[in-house]
Amino acid sequence: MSTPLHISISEQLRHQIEAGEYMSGDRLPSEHQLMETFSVSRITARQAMANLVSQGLAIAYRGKGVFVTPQKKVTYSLSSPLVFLDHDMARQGVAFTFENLVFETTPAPAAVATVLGIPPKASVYLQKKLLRMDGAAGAVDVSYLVADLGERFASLLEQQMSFPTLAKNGIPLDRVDAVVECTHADYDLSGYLEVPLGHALMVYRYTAYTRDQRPVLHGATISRADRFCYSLSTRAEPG
Amino acid sequence: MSTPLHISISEQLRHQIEAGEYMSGDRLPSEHQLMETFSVSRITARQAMANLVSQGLAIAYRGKGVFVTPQKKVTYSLSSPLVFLDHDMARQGVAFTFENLVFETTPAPAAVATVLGIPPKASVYLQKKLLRMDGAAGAVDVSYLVADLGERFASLLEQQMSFPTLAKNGIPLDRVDAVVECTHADYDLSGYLEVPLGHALMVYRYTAYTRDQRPVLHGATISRADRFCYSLSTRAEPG
DNA sequence: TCACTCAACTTGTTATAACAAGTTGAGTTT
DNA sequence: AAACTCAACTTGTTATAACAAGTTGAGTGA
Repeated sequence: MSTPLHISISEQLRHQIEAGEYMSGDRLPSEHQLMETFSVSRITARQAMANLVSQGLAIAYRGKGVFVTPQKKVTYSLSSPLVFLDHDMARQGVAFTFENLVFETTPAPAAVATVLGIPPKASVYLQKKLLRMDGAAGAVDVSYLVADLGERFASLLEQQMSFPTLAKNGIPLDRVDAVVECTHADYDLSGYLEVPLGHALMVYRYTAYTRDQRPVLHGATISRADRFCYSLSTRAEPG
Repeated sequence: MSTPLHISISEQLRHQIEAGEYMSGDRLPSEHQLMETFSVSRITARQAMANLVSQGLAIAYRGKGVFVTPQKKVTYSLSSPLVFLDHDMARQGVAFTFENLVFETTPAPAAVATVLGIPPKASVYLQKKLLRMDGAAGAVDVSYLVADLGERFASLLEQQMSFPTLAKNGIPLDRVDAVVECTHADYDLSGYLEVPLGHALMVYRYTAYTRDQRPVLHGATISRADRFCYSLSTRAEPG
């Protein structure tokens, strides 16, 4: 065998997980049990478990054990017409709440100023939110809002999501340009989102325009890849 | 300090990478150098490097060293009207090729049969492709095509991408329903896509419909998150 | 000059060892 | 019955050690 021992072990466990021998939330064998079962050292047993964790199949809790990751995903629809995140969650029976981490004015970073079409270092509202789905941390949202709208809706924005707040208060959004990408959790994000270092995260970067094509809101929603996905429908041009 | 040594070290290196002290493609200090610089054991130095790898910031090559990951992303537009992947790549100056791994008829798995609206285990064409961007592995595509179209265009499909092949040969696609999600590379995929185990991958699951609303093609494109992202534009409903 | 060998590097795998720190439940004490 | 203690588990951190395997360049030999 040229394949390393820790890979053999983690692959065997992976197959057992995928075959349903270990169900979602079940506890996997402890390091000690693996050491005896496969006659390997603790280093090898640990590495096998680390392989499962890095594949997102399991999560380890100190003092408790390693458990199969529950894979319940919530879908956010990006299709037109524009659907709001909290509405979409409610439609799927998920209790959606958010916690305000930061809400303050700040000089716009260069990239943000460019996108929003304002002078560099002009004042903008910076908001950071922790989004919870059924109480569990699901995503972090960081957004920049142009100063006039931020001031006008400050009190509302601390309690409601940005898109609906604007839409319901006379600032209907016409278009949202977005990029969906994927990244790994760094040390800070792994703390906020309660995931292991390196866990896959989805990033939804958006710029919202009002009907006069003015960019007013620019930000990113960074969500746990094991709890979030995006759906959309693309049509060919008529003809 | 309650933060572990390996985290301190990897965080310091991360900041140096983000500050530009190590540029894209640069070699990071070797394990031996880290051991001396920080007066730690090899285990700790290795774990620090593993942290960087799991965050997608670096990639290790046996015998050579650990190098800062190049972050060049290609954007695939999901906006309507429907744009084809190979066209989109060409527009961004990326040489797009693909390698046929599998092209065969097979009984449709239950989930595929349901989506395609055919009887369970009815024969379908299964195609697996390795997509290359500028020669480097970028994505794996696994798709199921209804039998009649698969038979009709077999020779073409081995050389061209599915969407354009159908569109250019009298089978225009009307709509593509899709879900974008994110996952971790398992052992097999990490081999195909030349990424470390657990590396973030984007998954684009699609179902394509012809103008008579018949589902004909169902599959998934699994791409390297460090080389791929999706863009789209969402409009509010008119009114 | 060219080709080969090989030492000196690199990361990968695996073992043994010790202690730290979080969890849990049995058992004791109040 | 309630609260406390603590042993026995769990994973996390860190050190030392040895060998395997891939890369590279200096130096040797033809």
